[in-house]
Amino acid sequence: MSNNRKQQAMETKQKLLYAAREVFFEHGFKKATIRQINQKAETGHGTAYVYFKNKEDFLVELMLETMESFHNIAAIPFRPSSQSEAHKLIAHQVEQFLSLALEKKQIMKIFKEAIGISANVESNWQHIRNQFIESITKDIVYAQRYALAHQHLNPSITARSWFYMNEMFMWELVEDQYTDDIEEIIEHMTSLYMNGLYISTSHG
Amino acid sequence: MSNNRKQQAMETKQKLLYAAREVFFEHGFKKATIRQINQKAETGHGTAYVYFKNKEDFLVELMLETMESFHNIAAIPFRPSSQSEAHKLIAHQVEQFLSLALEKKQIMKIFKEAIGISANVESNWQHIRNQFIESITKDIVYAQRYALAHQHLNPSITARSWFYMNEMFMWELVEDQYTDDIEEIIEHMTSLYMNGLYISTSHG
DNA sequence: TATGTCAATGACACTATGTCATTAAAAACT
DNA sequence: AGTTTTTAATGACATAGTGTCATTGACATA
Repeated sequence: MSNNRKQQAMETKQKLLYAAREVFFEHGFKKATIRQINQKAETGHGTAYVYFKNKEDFLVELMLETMESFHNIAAIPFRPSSQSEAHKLIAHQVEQFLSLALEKKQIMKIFKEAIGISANVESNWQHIRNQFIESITKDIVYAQRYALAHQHLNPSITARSWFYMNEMFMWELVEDQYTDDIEEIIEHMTSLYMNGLYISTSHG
Repeated sequence: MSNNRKQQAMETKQKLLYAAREVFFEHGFKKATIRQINQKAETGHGTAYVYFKNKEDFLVELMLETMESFHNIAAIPFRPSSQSEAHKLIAHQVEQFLSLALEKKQIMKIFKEAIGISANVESNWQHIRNQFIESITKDIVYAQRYALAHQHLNPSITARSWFYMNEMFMWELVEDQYTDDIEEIIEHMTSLYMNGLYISTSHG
């Protein structure tokens, strides 16, 4: 049986992946080198190239699981029958989104760094982005159909506005840029999204 | 007089800067090399290093003027005395912001690419970001004082939400990602920011 | 025991960066 | 005018990383 052979190969690959993870966490994506990964995995220089095309390839593999989780959050159903229910559902989705990012903070930090460096990684994130935007667009159409939301707003543009603000706060949290309470951010964003900043007098 | 000497040096530096610009536009920031810049400028390999520390340094210099323009837009005064005036001022600032980015589209594209690659360039952009956020925060405090805006919203969080959505649309435009009309984006964002997506019933 | 397979390897070719001693031409000095 | 000083410009060199591929050797199979 060649089962042992394949088992061995799998183990080497895992050893490399684990080493890559460590090297990325230690030095960041940019400074990490294939040399360092091979060194930490105690494999020869050529070995990394047997299993991975390049540095990006390591990260893409390391991100798979997290990507899947984001995808699941994008797919959370949205069928509110009232404003307050809508508010709860929206706040809940934001909470899931930000919590996931915080939970996977380390790898998200690396991911963010890599988005700017690797076109491959960037397109992976763009994919997640699109899933959220499409899903939010549908939610808005739903809210408009049931007269919960203003009809005059373009769902796609509105969805993008909303997602972008979420995304940027998410990166803020990942990078520890501000020290606001997450709950406060969630409530503020949701409230702004639903009611706006200005006191309503009449609509045009 | 050493004026000729300095004149000569200045010319060489300008020649290099111009060459860098061309190389960046042609190959993008990441793929561009110092070699290519020297080649295009018809200077020896060491010459680039006389005037610039590294590749980043070229871009930072090329961005100075654009940074200044962003700074000016961040500083646009905001003293509305009514909701509709606020709307106009806000829409105008957005329009200036997006128009500037479009006008400097080529260099903004390079800049965006470099933000992900160079810590130096990233901190430059973070600086612009902070200027906008601080300025918007003040605007919100002003609107709240004059009872135009809801008191319960945290100005800093709200300012960040608003700026982030602007920033992301700006990058969309720079990267030609969507084909919406700019006017439509401006109107939608401003409207969303001021009135929210949901039809107001009562506020809590 | 012999043979084929394939995981693993490291030398090699290539490309890029950044440094520095050297060059040569202009500026300053006598 | 001749000598010295300054300095802009240079390219060889040291260093470091990437990716390839012919080779190796241990294991599986006949």
